Amino acid sequence: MNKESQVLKNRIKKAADLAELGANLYANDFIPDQTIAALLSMPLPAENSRGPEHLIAGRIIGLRRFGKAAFLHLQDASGRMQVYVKRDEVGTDNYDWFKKLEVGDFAGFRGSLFITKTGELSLKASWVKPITKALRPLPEKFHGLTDVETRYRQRYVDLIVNPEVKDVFRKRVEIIRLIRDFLNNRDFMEVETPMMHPIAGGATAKPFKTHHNALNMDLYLRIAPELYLKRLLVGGFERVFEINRNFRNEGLSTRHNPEFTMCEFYQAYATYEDMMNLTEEMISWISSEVNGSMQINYQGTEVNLAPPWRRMTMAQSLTEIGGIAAETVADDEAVMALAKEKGIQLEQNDGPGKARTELFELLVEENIIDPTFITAYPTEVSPLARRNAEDPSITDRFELFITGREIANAFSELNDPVDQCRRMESQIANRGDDEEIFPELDKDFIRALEYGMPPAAGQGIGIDRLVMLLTNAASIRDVILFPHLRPEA
RNA sequence: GGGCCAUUAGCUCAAUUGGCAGAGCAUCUGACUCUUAAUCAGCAGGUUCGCGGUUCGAUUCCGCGAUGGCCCA
Repeated sequence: MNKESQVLKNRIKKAADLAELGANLYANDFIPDQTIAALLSMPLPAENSRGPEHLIAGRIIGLRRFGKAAFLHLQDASGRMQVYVKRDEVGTDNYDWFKKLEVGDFAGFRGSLFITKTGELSLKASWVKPITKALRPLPEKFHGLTDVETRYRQRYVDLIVNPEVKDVFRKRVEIIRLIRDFLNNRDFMEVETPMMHPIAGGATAKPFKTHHNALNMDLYLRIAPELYLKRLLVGGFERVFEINRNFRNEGLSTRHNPEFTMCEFYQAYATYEDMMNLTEEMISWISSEVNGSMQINYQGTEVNLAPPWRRMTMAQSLTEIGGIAAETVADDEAVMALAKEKGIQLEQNDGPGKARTELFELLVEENIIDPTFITAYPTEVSPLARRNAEDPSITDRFELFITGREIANAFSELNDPVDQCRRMESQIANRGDDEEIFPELDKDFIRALEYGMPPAAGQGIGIDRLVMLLTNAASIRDVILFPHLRPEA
């Protein structure tokens, strides 16, 4: 065991002292009858009269002692308030207990409301009860905990001392609840599909592999729920959605965590155009609900989420935002040549559709600030999307970009089993050296389509990125309670 | 995967050209019955991320490694 710091030793000593005085260091028989927030909103007793007594419990987060009296701040889930503890009010024996309490400990207080000379609504304690001893000290009160690594690794400490962190995660929960409400109100049914897949499908990404011992078979953590949700369309559910984790075995960055939360929803007899309308309605409404406005500031940039949102084809965006001549964009050979000129590495089987998409990511994506639907994605990069009726080289698909980032991806679903099978086989053939991507053809999915899937549109929204946008978070780690980190050194 | 930056007391940070490793807060001892970064007096607290190297001497310079941050792919 490591040599304990002096601070820890002192706290352990205090705990022993407190136990010797007869206090239970880990009591669970104190039941508060008020939250701090509720108590703070109660009417004050009349001047010079003592109001009713209340019981509150929480963590001591600040303490100022004056010998035979002390002020402290107590924090519970609802907020924080000041408590005044005076020896003459609580009695000598109880005050001896109190003298052993310190910042970080949980304690319960009985007392009545009063206002201090400096005007702060506080509780005047008539009784103090130690509830849980904290053996480790809290970070320093003025600067708090700012070390980013410690904040992520010890999120529990971050949450104790940085109240704004709690607000971000409360807002995250609220955003997810609003998405549920929005979809439930439109007759979508929330379902749960497998997180462990025999074949990793529904997206182009490296999966995590795991193993089932009893069945002696490898399984993949899912990279997308898409193929299972479409099976449900085949089964006759016409509006389904799922909010849950996807796992991708790729790099980490301020915008990528190996596990991330995705909301996917599918609607029969709808097209990608219906999805655009639904999306702008949903996201602008959520912003109004959680931020009180459709005008938000993201990292110093004003963003207007009020519908209608700009819509343009990928080809248009390459010209209007990317500055590439329309004739070049339209010409397959010219666009391939331009991609090479820009240093884009195209694989042997990559065609002009891939080149346009890469050029889009290079020249256009980061320049889209206000919400914009980019439509008409090349069929080449859209293996699950329905071909456009007039131009089979593009699909009825869009991606939504806000502040230079992809927020959503949606399309009219391909429901022709023959075309679907051919396109999946083509993806497998063109996967290059990486056999982990598109490991094999999902024959059961093709079989499902052969039973007939109604025409439908589907969409995926990256919840973490949406929460980043709506909480003004610079890093995805600021909106994930326990972001993935390497093992502690 | 590549580049840059960071890592020093529980927390937040200093340390001159390579020359005794410091401060504030927290802790500890004492005083203090309306403070809120309480105040006052005093004490204590270090594997300077790790392993090597250069040097009379390394927190400082060099190499390798670890973790994190930012940027790029």
